[in-house]
Amino acid sequence: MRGIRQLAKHLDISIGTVSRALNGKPDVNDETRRRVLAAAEELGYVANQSGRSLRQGTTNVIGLMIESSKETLENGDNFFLGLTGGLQSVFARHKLDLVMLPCPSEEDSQEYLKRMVARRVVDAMIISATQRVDKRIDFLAKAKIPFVALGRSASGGNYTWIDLDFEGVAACAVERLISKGHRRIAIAAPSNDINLGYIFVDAYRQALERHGIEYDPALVIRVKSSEQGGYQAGDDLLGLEIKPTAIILIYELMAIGLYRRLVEAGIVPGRDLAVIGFREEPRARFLQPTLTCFRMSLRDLGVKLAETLLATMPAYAEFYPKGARNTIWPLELAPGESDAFTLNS
Amino acid sequence: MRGIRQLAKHLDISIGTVSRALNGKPDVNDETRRRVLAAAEELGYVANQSGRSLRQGTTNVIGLMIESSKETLENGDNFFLGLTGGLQSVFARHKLDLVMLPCPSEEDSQEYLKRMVARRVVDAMIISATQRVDKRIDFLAKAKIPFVALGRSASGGNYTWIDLDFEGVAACAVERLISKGHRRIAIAAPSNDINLGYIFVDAYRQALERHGIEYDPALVIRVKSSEQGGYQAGDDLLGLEIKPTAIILIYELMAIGLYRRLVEAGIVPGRDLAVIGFREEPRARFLQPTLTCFRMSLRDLGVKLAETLLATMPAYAEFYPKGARNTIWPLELAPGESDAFTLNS
DNA sequence: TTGCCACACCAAAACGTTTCCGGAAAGCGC
DNA sequence: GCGCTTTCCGGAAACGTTTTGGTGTGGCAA
Repeated sequence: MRGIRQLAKHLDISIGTVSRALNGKPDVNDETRRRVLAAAEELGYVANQSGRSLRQGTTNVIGLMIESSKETLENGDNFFLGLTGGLQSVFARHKLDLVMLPCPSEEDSQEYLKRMVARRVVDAMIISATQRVDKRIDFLAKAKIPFVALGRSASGGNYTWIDLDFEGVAACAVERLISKGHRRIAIAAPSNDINLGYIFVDAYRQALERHGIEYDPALVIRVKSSEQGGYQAGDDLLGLEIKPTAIILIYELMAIGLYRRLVEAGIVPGRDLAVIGFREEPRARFLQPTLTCFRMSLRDLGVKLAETLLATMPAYAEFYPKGARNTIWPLELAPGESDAFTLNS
Repeated sequence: MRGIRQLAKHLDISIGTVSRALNGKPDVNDETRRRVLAAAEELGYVANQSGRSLRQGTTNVIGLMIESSKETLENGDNFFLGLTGGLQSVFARHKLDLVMLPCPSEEDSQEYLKRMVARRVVDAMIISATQRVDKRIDFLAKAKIPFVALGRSASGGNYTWIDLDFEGVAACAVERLISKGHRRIAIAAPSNDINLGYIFVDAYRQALERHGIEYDPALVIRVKSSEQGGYQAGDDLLGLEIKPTAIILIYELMAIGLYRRLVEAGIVPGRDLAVIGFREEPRARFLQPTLTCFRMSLRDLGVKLAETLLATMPAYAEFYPKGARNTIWPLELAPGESDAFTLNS
């Protein structure tokens, strides 16, 4: 099938009418519409996206930008794939398609984004791994491209974002440990400039201070958010003069390396040191003792992301009443054995 | 910047000349070209992709189709992300962009593919997880869309594919085990219709028979390609009347579950049962004892995939001399402790 | 009858780009 | 000076679609 023109000729109808029939526009007789739809189905006609995009100035494609940093690659990450299910279930209702745009690790992420946007390959963007100061946000705002950020920047300013409830998680973890008698609680945070690290440590600090425990910077261990990072964290922890009795990990992946380092040192997690991880990671499920951690549904988060994004787009706003611009996404505590160690005795 | 027209007007040059200047076509004075490039840079002009695609009939986008099956999601998988690095490094040379197209698990993969292709959103496709009989291949061939399949179908027929060297891996694993005295070697293969399962088991069978060991179907354990599948495989293995002394796993992920089941049964991997895994998986790196397995560079595989694909596209064929249509990708043995168990004593 | 309106459709313009074709200007050999 | 080629550029068509404005038909009320 060569195009709408052929289809129109085949039906002996003008192309305008065919177009309106296919797109569910008014001003077309029911019988005519039926015929058009039937013929399109039969001949396997599907509208050429380029032509449509050119005319409408819209591509009907939403981009999910992915950082394929070395760290992400090493770790492997089902995070984005987990999101796609929820995203697509919402987008499908509006005949929108999702594409994942992996930013090459060699290319500057802002340059990449700029290229994708300037080429008009997507109508809107979802960005993630928000930096403390993230130039992508200014760029998208200035270019008037609808977007939602997964993760807030330091300013937290005037744009749409969804972020995980780091405050809640940190508070919950800290209080749980305190209730077991721990006073000297370490935290393993990421060493790069991603903002969630700062938020998490801040929340940890506040939770401590609420319970009258002095914040000790020495207990904040900055390492890579990876298995290796966890091992390194174990190393750093063992090097401390006064050893902590508990540790909170900002990425569960760290638990794998941490466990290994602990075992090497003859320390049994859960018995000699309480460990709490942050985000449930399939890869951490096998750990012995099982890791106490915080869970969430990636699919549900995807749905929320999609709905939030569409709410910012004029064409779809009617379906998604404008709620709050920013959402804090809750997580659920999943108790395990790794924080069984208690000092109350 | 509104379009090439504005740019042309600003330079007081015709749009045709501007277009030629930007695209590196001849028939443009060096000085003029310089001015155009400078102005484009200054005004931030980037060609609208829709207009270009419409005119050229080409999108300059390559799609990497991803199955986001429940299994993939549960497992988490950095496989595709690992591929993107290599793919993009090649595509970038030709100003091609890569998009990952995650097929919603609710949608039939062929329907999804058909939609993406009919819409002309990509010029070419990379498909993966090839089924034994894969309708996508016929469809793409008939639609004359350049594509390369990662994984061959049962027919192995008349299309371009790249596949891992299952024969080599299976033979190497079997021989390694035989040389340690094992005669009763089990294999854990996937239970779905993905073709690599069949290829792998066939190769395993042939390797056995080459060494005069009778093939016993009871030793082929079909389970899900996941951690749970590995646990199940352990279960099945323990239920066998005559226990095998070694097992080959088609996915390393299985090793996690298998180890757990073995430990539960008081069996120590590597001491009481030899275990060899197939594809190196970051998540399996922490296992104790370390897993003997086969490695490959995902990045290199991505490069090969990209080059193979471009070789099939007339517009790029000149850069990539037409080699063999099909490639068997080698893997490297990475010895670990899990197959230390030997019967030679 | 006349006027009005709703309905269903057609013709044409527009979206932004690339590419084909023709032609002006300049250079060159004779 | 003449014919030829080369160099460079402008004009216009074309890609496939949506959308706007216009048109003819028939029904209905005045």
